[in-house]
Amino acid sequence: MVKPRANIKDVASRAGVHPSTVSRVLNPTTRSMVSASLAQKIIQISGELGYQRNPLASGLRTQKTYTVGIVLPNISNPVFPPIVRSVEHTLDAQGYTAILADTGSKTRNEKDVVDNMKARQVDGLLIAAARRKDPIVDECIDQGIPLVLVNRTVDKHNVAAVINDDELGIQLALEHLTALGHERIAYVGGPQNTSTGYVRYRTFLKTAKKLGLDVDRDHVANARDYTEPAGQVALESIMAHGKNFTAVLTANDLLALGCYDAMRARRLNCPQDISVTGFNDMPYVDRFAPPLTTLHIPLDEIGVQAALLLLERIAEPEAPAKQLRLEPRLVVRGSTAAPTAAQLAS
Amino acid sequence: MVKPRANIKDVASRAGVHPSTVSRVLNPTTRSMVSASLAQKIIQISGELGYQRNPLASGLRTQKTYTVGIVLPNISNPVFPPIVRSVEHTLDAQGYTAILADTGSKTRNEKDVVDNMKARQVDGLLIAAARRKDPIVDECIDQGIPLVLVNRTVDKHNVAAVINDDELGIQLALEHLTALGHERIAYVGGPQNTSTGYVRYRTFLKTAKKLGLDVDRDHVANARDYTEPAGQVALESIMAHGKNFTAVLTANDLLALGCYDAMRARRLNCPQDISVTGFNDMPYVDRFAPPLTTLHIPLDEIGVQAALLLLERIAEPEAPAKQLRLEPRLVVRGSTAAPTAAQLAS
DNA sequence: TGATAGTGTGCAATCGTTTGCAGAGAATAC
DNA sequence: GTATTCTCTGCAAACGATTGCACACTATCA
Repeated sequence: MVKPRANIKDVASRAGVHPSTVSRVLNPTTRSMVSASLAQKIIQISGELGYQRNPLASGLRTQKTYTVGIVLPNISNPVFPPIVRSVEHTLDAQGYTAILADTGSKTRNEKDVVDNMKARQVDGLLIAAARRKDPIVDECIDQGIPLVLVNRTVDKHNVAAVINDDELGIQLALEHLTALGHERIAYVGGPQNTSTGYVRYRTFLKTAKKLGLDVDRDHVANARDYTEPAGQVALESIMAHGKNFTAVLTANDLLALGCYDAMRARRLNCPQDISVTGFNDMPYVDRFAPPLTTLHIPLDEIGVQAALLLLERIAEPEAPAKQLRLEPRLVVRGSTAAPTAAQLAS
Repeated sequence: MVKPRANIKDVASRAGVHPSTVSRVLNPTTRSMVSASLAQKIIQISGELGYQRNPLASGLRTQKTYTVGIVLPNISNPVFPPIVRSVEHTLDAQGYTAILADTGSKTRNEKDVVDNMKARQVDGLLIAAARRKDPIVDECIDQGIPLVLVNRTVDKHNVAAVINDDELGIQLALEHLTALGHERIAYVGGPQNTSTGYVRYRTFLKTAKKLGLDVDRDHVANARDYTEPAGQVALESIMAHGKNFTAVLTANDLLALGCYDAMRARRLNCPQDISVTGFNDMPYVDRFAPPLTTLHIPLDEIGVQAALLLLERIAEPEAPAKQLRLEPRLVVRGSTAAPTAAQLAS
């Protein structure tokens, strides 16, 4: 049951050289220091012995672990798996390995999670769980740890991020609904301590004004978090004030699903009684009953770009922080329709 | 931009002791070697300095990294996120950190992924991507690396695993269909090089025989992999032989979705024209059109048990390998119904 | 009081790499 | 033929922790 991994000394003694020479050969940067023929021989032997560099030892010495941390609020939110996947693949192609942490549990402190990752000397951090004011993000920046935010950003704008054009998205959705003929439109938003929740909410109000809709404050509710139950509660609270609206625009697909639930509980049909829009176009929403009209965002692309941006920052930590803003695209499906005469008359 | 983490020497010199003493104090096993008062003082100082053990250095010396690798075939398969989540939480509670790898890409070799994890000295491995004959699994066992398989197992049974009672599941589904009155039932299975694909297929044939159904070989197809397109192709190939069956039992929810697609392409309705059952009860299948009748498996529980089992094996690598088999539960939804008179007559 | 056992701490080697420095030898210049 | 530069390789000290061993000291006992 022994597993004697070959180490650099084994390779060295077998090649009749000093370990340092082997190290130099195996390190692209320093390979040119060693004569070609010797290098050749060492590579050969290293291959025969199946030598693999020990990342612990190497990381200890160089302070570089080729490891990055991914911090998610909840990996069960279907938006994240495709992002994680493309992040992981992109990182892997560059020799980096991903450490994963899901902070979405009460028993667990996001700070501890990040501290653990720092202790493990990650070369960089990818955070999808940022809040608008986030001490953890601040701390990372202070400590100079390469950092990229995904999906959500913070109020300060000195931090690298890959996000969506939330304003555009909400505008598209609202214009879609008004184009269908809706005039009384409710809004179910997300937590206001997240950038997405905040921006989408502000944009809804602003755009509604611009379009000349008068928004009843009773028709607006922001959910505690981006979950179905929270969405359901939000729409129910709106309905408690009477339901003289013909459509509800939501800030997130899960909230939209919660709205489906709230409507079903009242035996209302979508879209006949109320049209619903979502945001994210997360996997499988096209198969729901009814298929959800929503804003498509390029999840794979987000992952790839975020990973690349992070690698860039790892290479040049002092470079100014870039923000990438990707454009969402409206996908019209079965959950939205023109209001019926009866609805308009009500 | 310096980040001078306190190390053990800093704590030692501040406390006026030797680093080894600090090490002993901070290590539960050896704490009793140090006098209580001194230990107290060291803990105090270590707290003030915000000292955190450097896992690289510690791992290098002790050969223990408190890290485990999770290998998935495709994290975008909705079955996995809940499992990953509960695994990660369970591990974290014991001080372990998860490294994630998704092998579902052509450009990437599963062996390389596992080799990388071994090189990183993971204390154990959780593999959800095993095939029935899997040299990688064999290798891990040979090398004595603690290993737990999830969801799928291998043919040899000397390996720890948390899986479902696939036989029971298929029996339940088939009995459900026959109880509804179906007699001509098609089967869309999974890849035969996975334990789930193989067992479910064999069980379907066996149970059908026992129930006195005569299974037309043209009504059986095994998909290349557990994906919607593969499921669609499989059902289409069955339909090409004529569609004189009233229900299709599938080995997996994604395959069932593929069947939905194949049916939609032919303008067939589920369940009016054909009933469909799935397997896994992955998140959101209850919201599909129609909601899928399927076998519920306790995803969270699987994750927790797998993590605990792995920790157990890490603690006692030589103990005999346990297999845990969890019972699936049939969840009847809208995709199955009694065949119509017309169907029976056809 | 001196031998003996027991307790608590320090010393130094070690885990596997990397890298600044030194020096041996070859190549070039004069 | 000597001085100088270059090229290549080895040496040894890190990186930050852990741990077997030695030893100083106190407590116990005869």
